[in-house]
Amino acid sequence: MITIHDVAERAGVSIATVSNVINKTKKVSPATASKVQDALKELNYVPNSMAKSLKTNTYNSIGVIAEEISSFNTPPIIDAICAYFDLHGYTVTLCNLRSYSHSEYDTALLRSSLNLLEASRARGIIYVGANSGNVSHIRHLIQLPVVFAYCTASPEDHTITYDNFSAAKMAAQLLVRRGHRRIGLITGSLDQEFVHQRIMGFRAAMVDARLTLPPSFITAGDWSYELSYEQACRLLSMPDRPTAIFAMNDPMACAVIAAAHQCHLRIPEDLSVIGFDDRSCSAYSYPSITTLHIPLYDIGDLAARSLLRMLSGEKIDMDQQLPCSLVERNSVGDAPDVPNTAPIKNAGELS
Amino acid sequence: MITIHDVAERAGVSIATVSNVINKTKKVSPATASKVQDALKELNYVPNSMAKSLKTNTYNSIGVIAEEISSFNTPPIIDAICAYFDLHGYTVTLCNLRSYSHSEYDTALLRSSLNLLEASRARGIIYVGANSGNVSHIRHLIQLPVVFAYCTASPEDHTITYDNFSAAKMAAQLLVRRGHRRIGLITGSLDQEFVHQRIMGFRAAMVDARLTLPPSFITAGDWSYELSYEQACRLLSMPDRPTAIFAMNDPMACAVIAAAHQCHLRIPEDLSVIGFDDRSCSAYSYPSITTLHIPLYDIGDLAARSLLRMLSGEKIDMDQQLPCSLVERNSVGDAPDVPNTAPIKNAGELS
DNA sequence: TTGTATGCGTTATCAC
DNA sequence: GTGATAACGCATACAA
Repeated sequence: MITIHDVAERAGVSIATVSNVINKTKKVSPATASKVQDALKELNYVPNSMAKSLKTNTYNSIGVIAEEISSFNTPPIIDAICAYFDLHGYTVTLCNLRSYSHSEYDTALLRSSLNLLEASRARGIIYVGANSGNVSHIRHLIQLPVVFAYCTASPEDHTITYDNFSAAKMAAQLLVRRGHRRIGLITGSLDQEFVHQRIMGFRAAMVDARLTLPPSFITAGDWSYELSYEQACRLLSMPDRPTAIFAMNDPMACAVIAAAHQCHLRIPEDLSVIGFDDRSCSAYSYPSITTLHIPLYDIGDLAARSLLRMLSGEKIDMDQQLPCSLVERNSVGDAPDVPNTAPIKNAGELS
Repeated sequence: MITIHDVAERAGVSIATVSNVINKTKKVSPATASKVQDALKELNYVPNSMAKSLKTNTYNSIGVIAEEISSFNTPPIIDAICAYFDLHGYTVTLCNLRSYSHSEYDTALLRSSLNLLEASRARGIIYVGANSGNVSHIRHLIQLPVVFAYCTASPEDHTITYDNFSAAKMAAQLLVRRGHRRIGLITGSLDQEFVHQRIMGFRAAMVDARLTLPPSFITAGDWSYELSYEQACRLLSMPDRPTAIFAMNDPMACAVIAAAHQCHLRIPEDLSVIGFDDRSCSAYSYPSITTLHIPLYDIGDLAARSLLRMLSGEKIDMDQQLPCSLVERNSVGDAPDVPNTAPIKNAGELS
């Protein structure tokens, strides 16, 4: 590799002069400056940023720890992070925890990632969750300044999430506005707190509309297509079946659509369905699914922005929540007049 | 930040001794060793890997340049790359070109990413394409050892791709096996070479089966859902319509399904459809879509493996192609007996 | 077994 | 305006 000494020799000057023309840190006569510039080009010199960091004690990399890069939420967040740090001259080092590959949270992998990041003198870390869950159990392992994106931690941590309550409320309100009075709910795993926030948002809209939510209409899912399919079949075969179903993610909403097909229910004429996440499957489904868009890119952008402000000593809000937005497509329609007389066959048979 | 001097002082030894116990490079008496270990713990010392790299002239980071991290193919590839390099003690620096955000290829962003990588003495680069296309136009910008994943470059470059010809052939063969004789094809953009490879694979299967592919049955798409929908409507309203359609990606296959619904054609009873990519929308569609799985994780893994072997001087194959695999789901059935009498209505109306 | 001293590629301080 | 030279944190050859 070619060093500053090489170009100094080539240009017939000292390394100090070379350094000065590169960094414009002192006045250099035009004549010598151009000699140096020539040598720079000819030798194709690229400064060793590690030596520079070592000398100046200014490190400019940040670490991104992703719980699962293949989760739908992660790429847009990382995208935004990269865009922001590119602009600000930081290098991003990526670590993937691959939490979907392990039955339980792999602390060892996190530890080694953290070690790597500390050894390379990362200024700070953005921890990108994969399921909006709480990660306070691993919080103590992280020494570096950190902001948590798409997950929650302790109250004294910087977290960037989205407003689950309002989003779920919007979903229910849309359904109510379309005349639905019997609305089913297929939730995600109840052991995650944000699921309860969504339930509360949903309930709030129902209360506002003076509607009741029969206990049998709220079914606990586990985010999976398969379980959602079963539950939708159960919901749809009830004597007073719901005329609309809110599923807490898009794959589960797709399962509702499949179940509706099995029950010979048309969407949205006989049954309305609304999803969550705005994943691509919601756009490509037939009919396309009305859903809630999570501002993933904005979450990443705000996380990056917040980390940099933290590092420069600014005070920032600990818990920042971004609003979701309703993406209206074709799976929600007006409530049918006599919904419970719709034909129900084969409910329970998987396609 | 705490340095080796701090721990040496704390332990009452020299920095050489500290270095020796850390790296086990020389024998150290148990007594002093434990003193050092204690100091290490107490001070929470973590070595500065930059200083180490500088001294030993051994750099251990590799760069990943992604054309578009939000493209469906990229996360699994990066996942594999991270997994492999984690294991081998390399740090991965991520750069995202965000090519979907720019009307044309942003050379400036690539240049600056390359500069950053060279400055930080990355050993090599994995370039992750976003659309299997050819990237030889930017090849000359890259000085570092590089392997191209999910894209093609020049013959003298290391590329890891997948076998388009065989994959398309498998798709057609499945359809043929199910008795289809009139098979429609909705292609991707014809300006990409691999699309032609797929067409050739498709044709090869047709020829093997002594079937002809009427020119009107092959329609040039642009990968988009919208155009595919229109083309599927056109295909399905032909007097002797195809009984099966092969769309070159899953979103386009979803569009075919939507068009079939509009034409009151049942899938797979009246029409079979097969997609490509095995994206999540194919699994969540109703009916779920038979498609071709691209071994993305394996592509990333092989790319990482190949780069490391390159760096250690081994000779590796320049162009490595991995096979795709058929994922059979519910959108392909036996050819209908009298397909061209199926009712066709509203063809052309977008849902 | 342990310590001293040198240099990796920079920047920065200080003479000249 | 320019050039020696020290120092950043570390590994290591060599001296003790």
